[in-house]
Amino acid sequence: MERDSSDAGSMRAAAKEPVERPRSRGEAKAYFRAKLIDAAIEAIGRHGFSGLSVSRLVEYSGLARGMVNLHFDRKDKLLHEVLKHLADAYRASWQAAVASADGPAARLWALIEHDVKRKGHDDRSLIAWLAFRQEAITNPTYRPLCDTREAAFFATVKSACAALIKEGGYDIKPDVAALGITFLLEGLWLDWALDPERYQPKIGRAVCEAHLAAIFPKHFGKHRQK
Amino acid sequence: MERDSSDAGSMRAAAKEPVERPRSRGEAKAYFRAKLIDAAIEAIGRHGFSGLSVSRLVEYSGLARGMVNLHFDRKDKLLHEVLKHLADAYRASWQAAVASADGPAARLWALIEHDVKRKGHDDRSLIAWLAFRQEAITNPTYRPLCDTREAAFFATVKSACAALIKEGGYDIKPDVAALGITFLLEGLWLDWALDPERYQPKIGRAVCEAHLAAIFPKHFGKHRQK
DNA sequence: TTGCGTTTGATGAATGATCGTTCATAGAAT
DNA sequence: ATTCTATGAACGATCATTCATCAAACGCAA
Repeated sequence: MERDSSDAGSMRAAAKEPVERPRSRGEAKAYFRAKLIDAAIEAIGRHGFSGLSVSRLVEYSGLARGMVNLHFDRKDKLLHEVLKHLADAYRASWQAAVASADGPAARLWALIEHDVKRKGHDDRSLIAWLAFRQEAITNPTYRPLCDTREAAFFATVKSACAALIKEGGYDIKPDVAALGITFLLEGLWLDWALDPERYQPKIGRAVCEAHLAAIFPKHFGKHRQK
Repeated sequence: MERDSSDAGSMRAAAKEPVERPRSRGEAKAYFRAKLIDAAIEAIGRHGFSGLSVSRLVEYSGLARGMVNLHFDRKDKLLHEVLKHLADAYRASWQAAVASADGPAARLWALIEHDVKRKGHDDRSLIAWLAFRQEAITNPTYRPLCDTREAAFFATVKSACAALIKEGGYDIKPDVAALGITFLLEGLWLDWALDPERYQPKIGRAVCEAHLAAIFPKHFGKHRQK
């Protein structure tokens, strides 16, 4: 029933202790909460959602057993905080990527390039994020936080598509175009997660490029203007 | 930590007992194995991978507690059999869909239509399949059986793409085209799983249609010949 | 066929491990 | 001196698995 794991785990906890524990009470609270959230991401990333136990949290965080309940009341609530943390981090990451791009075509490409390269994402976080999204299927309380068509993200893609369609006079509905791009990225993530060794950003990028060039030829075609 | 579930479960087990238990020994074995596999799919589909316990198997199958170990030795081995069952069923299903189509374009569309409509798949099986594929990320023993680029499926898509590219003289590599389609279907599945109420085959089909029309315009374009 | 000893399958109470959670205690910050 | 945080042993629940016990299917003789 159990996965491999090979290394002790406590090693890791000991290894990443560059920041000393704060002395004052207010700061310590945030410090410990962050530490537990990190440990949870690490544990889920390594052993999957079902592999996350309090014992594992203790192992990876190096903290005492009671800390989970002291700072989060229930393990369940910690998990929701973890998901919120992941969602926030992802949103901040892609929004930063989009912010530094001008025009709908550039914004759209920045979004895709961001996902293809997985900028601002460490591997564990990504796998944990996927695990939560899977869990959301049978546990609806996670759904709002990790929907495939997460409001802000999808709205950004859709508005960029709408602008391009208007500019280029393409015969496609913004909804359909945006969903296509979203689904494509979805598959990209999963393909990477299932076999990170095999996955190559170059190929992922080529797939997205081909898709965009096909539906928005004037903006992304091989011999596009500008 | 625990999900809802509302209904008793034992109800279900009692409900679907149209086939009487075989009396002869040889047949009984297959009968019980199938029953446990069904119960496992049901349990995973309802409560996720982490929600599958032997107790739950007993609840959904109506069989005795020892049956899992009697027929599959370990729960772990049962799970691998379940995955094999799901993989076989899916392969048989899409291959049947492809078999009744002539030419690469028709074959490709049959494949997509099959996934869009989710023919031959009950919902529980699909969710269970997704759960296994997620689990494969952290438990590599599941990987060969549920790879996104599962050999036979991907090869079929790729060869169809290659034929279309040759026919139409499209400027895209078969690999890239096939991956794009695969990723698209991936996203489709997840979108459905996360919110079956919201998902509409019509929209899923439209997204795929738009993609195909964009990359293979001569075969799938709005005003295509034939 | 019928009856009977043997073999095999099915059962579920019992087991030890691990789960998430509690709480009395110790210690540090205020 | 007081207040609050951190600790980890202990708890009951549940986990997967075992195995003694029972029952039914089987092979064979009559």
